[in-house]
Amino acid sequence: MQVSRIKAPAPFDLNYSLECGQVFRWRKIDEYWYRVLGYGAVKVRQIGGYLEYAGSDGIDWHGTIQNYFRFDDDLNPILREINRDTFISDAISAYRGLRLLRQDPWECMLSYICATNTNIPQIERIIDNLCRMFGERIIFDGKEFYTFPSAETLARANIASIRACKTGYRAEFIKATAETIAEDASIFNKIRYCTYEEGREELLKKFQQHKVFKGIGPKVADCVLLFSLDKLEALPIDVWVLKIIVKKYASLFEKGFLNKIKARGSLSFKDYSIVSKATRGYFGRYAGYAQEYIYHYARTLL
DNA sequence: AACCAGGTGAGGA
DNA sequence: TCCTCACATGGT
Repeated sequence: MQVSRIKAPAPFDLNYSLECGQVFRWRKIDEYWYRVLGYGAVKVRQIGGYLEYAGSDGIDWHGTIQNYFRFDDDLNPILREINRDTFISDAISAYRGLRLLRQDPWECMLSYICATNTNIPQIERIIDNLCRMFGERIIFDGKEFYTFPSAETLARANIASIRACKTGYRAEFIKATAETIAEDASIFNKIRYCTYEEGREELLKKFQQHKVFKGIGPKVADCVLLFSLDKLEALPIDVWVLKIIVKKYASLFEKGFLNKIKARGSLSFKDYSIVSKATRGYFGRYAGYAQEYIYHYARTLL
């Protein structure tokens, strides 16, 4: 197998980027990380400032990898811009080189629908089950992989077989969202060229008009916008990030508001918007990067 | 046995 | 319009 290498822009850390919880389907086997990407499977490993890779035939892996790992992001200026206090500074120091990835929007959307009210090991299990049940098998480097199921496939699937993948109550959301995207996937292209606010509106239209995407609330929408549609100011607020915001960034909020959201476990739609706006205002246009550093730091080193 | 985990939708106040 | 609570699943 032909192994190629690509110069990674500094700073870059492959392990941090793949282990920080933004993406669910990489498998580490020996020295390499493996995954289905686009129309084939690929393996990558970092050697110093280079990324070594080999993948299925007939695919422009060089371009695919540049794009997927966001090698177009000039990370040092971004980190300088979000480095507003000692807490985030510690997170950046701990995980410098962590890059956001440019994921496929459909896979990202469905993955984060599956990621509600559960934990990462179980998310990985659910998604793997869906891929095994509904994806196509690929053999690469003597190993077995499955493509992520298309929206069309899941739109045709019956609820019982989706439930068999341990999706629980999310099965209906998965099918409904698949039907919506199978009918018209142009929303992703549309949003990519929108502002963050416009994209968010688009994904959350159900809160104004009819239901468009079931299973997508403000948090999942932010994940899709940040991880797959280039909205780097999107700042997904999950239970971990909320804990940090309440503890370390309390000064951004009125005392009464803070006590109110502390008293309750999760955020209402409105409160989410308030917390999001204040925190994005604080970190600026690359707030999504701040979020990912904080999230990973809070979960691993705090 | 309760509570938690990358939250959201339905239904009632 | 806003708030409350159920929701599948598996681990602690």
